[in-house]
Amino acid sequence: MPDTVQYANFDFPRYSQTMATDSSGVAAALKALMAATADLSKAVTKDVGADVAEQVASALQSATDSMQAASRKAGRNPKADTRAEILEAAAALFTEKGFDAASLDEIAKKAGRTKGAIYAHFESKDDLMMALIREMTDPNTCDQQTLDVVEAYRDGTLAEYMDEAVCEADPGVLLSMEILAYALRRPERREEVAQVFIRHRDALKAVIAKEIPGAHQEAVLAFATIVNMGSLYAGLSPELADGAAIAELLGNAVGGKTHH
Amino acid sequence: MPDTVQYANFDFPRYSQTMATDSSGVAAALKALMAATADLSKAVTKDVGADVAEQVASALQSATDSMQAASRKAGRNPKADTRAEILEAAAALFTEKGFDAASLDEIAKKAGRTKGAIYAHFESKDDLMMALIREMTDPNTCDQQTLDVVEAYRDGTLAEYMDEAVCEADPGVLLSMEILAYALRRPERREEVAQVFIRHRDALKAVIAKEIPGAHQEAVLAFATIVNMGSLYAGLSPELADGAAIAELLGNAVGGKTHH
DNA sequence: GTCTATAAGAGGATAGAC
DNA sequence: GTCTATCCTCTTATAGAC
Repeated sequence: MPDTVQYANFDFPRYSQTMATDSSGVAAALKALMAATADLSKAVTKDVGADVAEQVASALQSATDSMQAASRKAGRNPKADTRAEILEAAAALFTEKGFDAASLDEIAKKAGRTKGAIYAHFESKDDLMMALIREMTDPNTCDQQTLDVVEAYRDGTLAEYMDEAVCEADPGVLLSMEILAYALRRPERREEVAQVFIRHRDALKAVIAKEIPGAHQEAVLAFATIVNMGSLYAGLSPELADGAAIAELLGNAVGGKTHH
Repeated sequence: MPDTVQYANFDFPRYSQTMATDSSGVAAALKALMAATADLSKAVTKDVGADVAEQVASALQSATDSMQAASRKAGRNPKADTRAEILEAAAALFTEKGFDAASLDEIAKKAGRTKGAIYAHFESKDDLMMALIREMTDPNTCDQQTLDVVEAYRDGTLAEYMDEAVCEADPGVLLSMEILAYALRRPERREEVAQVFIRHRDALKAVIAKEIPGAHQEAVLAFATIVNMGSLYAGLSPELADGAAIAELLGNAVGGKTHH
């Protein structure tokens, strides 16, 4: 398959493939159109007069603008990729260095962007943090982790699981602590952050009810407190908390039937 | 009692009372001597020739210097008061805003000093933090808190105690979390900080063994994790953890005889 | 939407007077 | 030992080109 296509007198790069396989739909098509515009401009400038080039460029720009408007109307978010990558980088750096010590330059760099891109998507550093907290719902991050813990408990392999998971301090737990501290120090944020924590708590509660029949009334709280704090202590020193100790403690606190 | 004393032709402010009642001994005397020197200098300048004043000042300066040397030789720390006040202010601000967000200017101001005073006692901000961690042993702060918790548990009043203690997020717990995060993010500090935590853990363990006969093997870990994390959750929202929930959970985890 | 450049200010640390 | 003044770097945020 040729990677260009003839149109009028110009060779057009073929973007249709990119468009077809790209998952973000309109946004990706928009991006492709803008790239095509740039390439076309170059070709025009080389082969014809500047006045013609200007007309063509202007027409394509209009097309781009209306596409953008249509995209927004359709409720799509053409910045989804960049936004997601920034959030991911922010999560990593807030975990690694803490909210205050992580700079926006570092975050942008890790996301393969610059600070300007961050401010195109978020109003401020605090807004970035709050967006991160709100979208913590992603089952690929925190939630999957806690599911694993519940399963390990049910299967009687929690001790091994913890020893393996927290040889280095569990990143998810550290981020969760960072968020907790962030909210506790900003009374005006507490309510909103609390709702996110409550939502997570209730999801975990449902899993426990399903996976651990006969679990104690406060089993959720036991998981949240013992596993989280235990991970941090274990990260500081195995002498302070090891997998066996955490598993034994959790066993007393949670009760219910396990499979070992 | 007059507040000045005649010596030669000058009126000397009477510092002996200050010296006698001041608890830091040599250091206070030294301070008083320096103040006296300053006052004497003024008087001298006013009443006699500048050359005489210079001689007197020089002599007193020598006296001050040798006193200072003697003080150091005796193993005294003349900066004890300032140092303690700086540490106290640092603890408060590290709790309130976090290590990174708390500035040395703020800390100095809260301690009634300036940044220069901090650098006279600590090499860097990190050195200040480490000193704070090492000297966390003070029974008036963290330790007293955990003792109270154990007693409340033993007396069956933990639920009420927690509800009262964590209406605002427990400052001691937040500081402890800040220190934990600080150490986890600085691998080279982990070992030393871990030793401090272990020391505290063992002290608490002894108290539990004494106060709660028949407590479970991992009772210490239960107190450390459930009460600490529970306090933070409770500080975020009572819906997330309240005194009754924490007390009930701790009861299952710890076991042993209580008095209610 | 993203980049570069820059403004504006804060923070840790040091120097020197007293 | 403490203070004042200063240095230098880093940081958040904005402006303007593309």
